[in-house]
Amino acid sequence: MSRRAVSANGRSGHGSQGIPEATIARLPVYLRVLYAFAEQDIPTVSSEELAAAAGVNSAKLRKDLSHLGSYGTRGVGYDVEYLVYQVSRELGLTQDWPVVIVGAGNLGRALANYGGFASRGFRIAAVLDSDPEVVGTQIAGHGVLDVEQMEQVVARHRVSIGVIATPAGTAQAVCDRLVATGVTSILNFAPVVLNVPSGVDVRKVDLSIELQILAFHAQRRSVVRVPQDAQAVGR
Amino acid sequence: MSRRAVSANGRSGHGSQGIPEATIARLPVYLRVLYAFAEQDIPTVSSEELAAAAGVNSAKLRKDLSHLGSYGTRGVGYDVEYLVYQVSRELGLTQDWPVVIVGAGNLGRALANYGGFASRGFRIAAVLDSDPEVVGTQIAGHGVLDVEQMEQVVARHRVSIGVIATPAGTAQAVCDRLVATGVTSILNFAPVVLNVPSGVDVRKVDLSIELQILAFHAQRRSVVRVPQDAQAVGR
DNA sequence: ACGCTCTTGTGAACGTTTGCACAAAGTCGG
DNA sequence: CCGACTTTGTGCAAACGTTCACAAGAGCGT
Ligand SMILES: NC(=O)c1ccc[n+]([C@@H]2O[C@H](COP(=O)([O-])OP(=O)(O)OC[C@H]3O[C@@H](n4cnc5c(N)ncnc54)[C@H](O)[C@@H]3O)[C@@H](O)[C@H]2O)c1
Ligand SMILES: NC(=O)c1ccc[n+]([C@@H]2O[C@H](COP(=O)([O-])OP(=O)(O)OC[C@H]3O[C@@H](n4cnc5c(N)ncnc54)[C@H](O)[C@@H]3O)[C@@H](O)[C@H]2O)c1
Repeated sequence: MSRRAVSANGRSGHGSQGIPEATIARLPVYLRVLYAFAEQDIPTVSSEELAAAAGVNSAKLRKDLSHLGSYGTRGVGYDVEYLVYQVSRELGLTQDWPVVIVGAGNLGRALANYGGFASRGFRIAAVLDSDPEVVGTQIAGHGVLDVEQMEQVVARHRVSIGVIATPAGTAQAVCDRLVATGVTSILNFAPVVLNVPSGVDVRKVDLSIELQILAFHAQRRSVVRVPQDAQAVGR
Repeated sequence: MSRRAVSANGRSGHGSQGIPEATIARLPVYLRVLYAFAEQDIPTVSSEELAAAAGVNSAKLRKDLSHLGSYGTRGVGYDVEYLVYQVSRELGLTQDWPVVIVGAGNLGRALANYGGFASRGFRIAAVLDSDPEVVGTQIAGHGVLDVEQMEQVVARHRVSIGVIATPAGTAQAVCDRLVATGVTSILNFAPVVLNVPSGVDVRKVDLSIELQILAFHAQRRSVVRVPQDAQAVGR
């Protein structure tokens, strides 16, 4: 991404333009940890404490937060409540994001039942399926609608985020249809590489890939043969 | 990406050492695409074709594969079957990986029912839960065992991979116990940062984080794209 | 055998991310 | 108001990752 543009920013206004992708991916973790501190009525945290709770290096955390602006107080730390607000705002969580889930199988049902889903501004607008046996059943307080109603649901609720939890074989078709109806952010659980036009954002969650990565490291460990716990390289 | 607590620089003479983490994360994708080619009885693929199917740049793909060795033929491409074998071997998929799933709730059941699970060398050794109501029920051909039997199950099946699908509150305790029984690879679905000793590899899958990243980009798009509406971005 | 075509494998340039180290900026007790 | 102390914010260098671009190698037709 091109940062480095003339920083003719009208002062501290770090626009949401130049935040590194790696930082974005960590902000939700910080946010979660911040909520935990807030629940314990802790008013301020240092970068060291926050970083420890989030499992990252404190310099990295400070640099990450510095991209949002200068919200800390030297000698003191960060105000938890204020930082929660700033991070939320940066991530776009101060608004409501209606989500449509396509595929009400094992995974789709688990997702719909997932409490943490609705907790942070994400609201299930509808759960869709194509199976007549499934359509009409009740899941987590939502009646499963026919996938044929996708266009209406997306339009009526102004859905911009779609979750694909259908079998791999139909995922691309579902994706195309979501895109055609105006959905521009897609979270894909099916084990396929989705093809989308530019301007559409796809993220994938893939259990199988994660397991394979774990297997690689597990194998390496066993092959390399650690005689005793000599290699203390831990991050 | 989650932490990798194993050797930051484990190259000490062994040939195929030092494969970049980013490459490892892509190998499973290549493998999946390769299987798709194999099923169509396509004997060879060029890096260009493979890369397109995997959704990456072809130079990147070639460099990734070059880390495993020189398995292509100039002017021709890669032999699909041979490459499947080489990638599988590199990932450690030529052996069987018994997996224990802890937590037989909505998500745990979906995972246990997931077909693609067993398909690539991963075998569910047991599904564990602590709820007496759940223990004893049948899920995907597995009787749910009491979590108290973790030690026996792990020992008997030589489990080295554990999947945590319990509520966030108990995830750390479950993790500690898994580690104590000798599990060194953990896939965590609970929305918490797990603390593990070095030598243990943790990866996390976090729906909520993925949604928040999507929300960030969606917000950016909508802010950037609407010229007439309020530009309340830079305060 | 030769030249043509195709495609790999990789050196080098470029971009991104990380972590250190420290000045700057704040708090606090006296 | 000062000096001791704490902690942020960031310049910088190194590590890591991506992409370009092309020489070298392989197959094929003649
Ligand atoms: N279950 C898991 O833990 C898990 C893990 C990783 C990945 N996945 C992937 O997630 C996807 C769903 O898994 P699952 O276990 O829920 O499968 P499932 O078969 O239980 O459910 C799939 C559902 O999608 C519906 N469907 C099929 N085609 C459709 C279409 N065109 N439009 C709308 N709905 C349609 C089916 O009727 C069914 O209800 C699969 O691609 C699977 O590989 C699942
Ligand atoms: N369901 C989803 O789609 C989803 C998505 C993302 C993350 N998650 C996370 O995955 C986890 C599980 O979600 P879920 O929807 O399946 O929850 P759930 O409440 O349906 O299931 C949790 C299960 O864990 C069992 N359990 C609790 N403590 C245990 C212990 N100490 N040992 C063994 N088992 C124990 C419970 O008895 C229950 O059966 C949660 O942390 C959730 O935040 C779920």
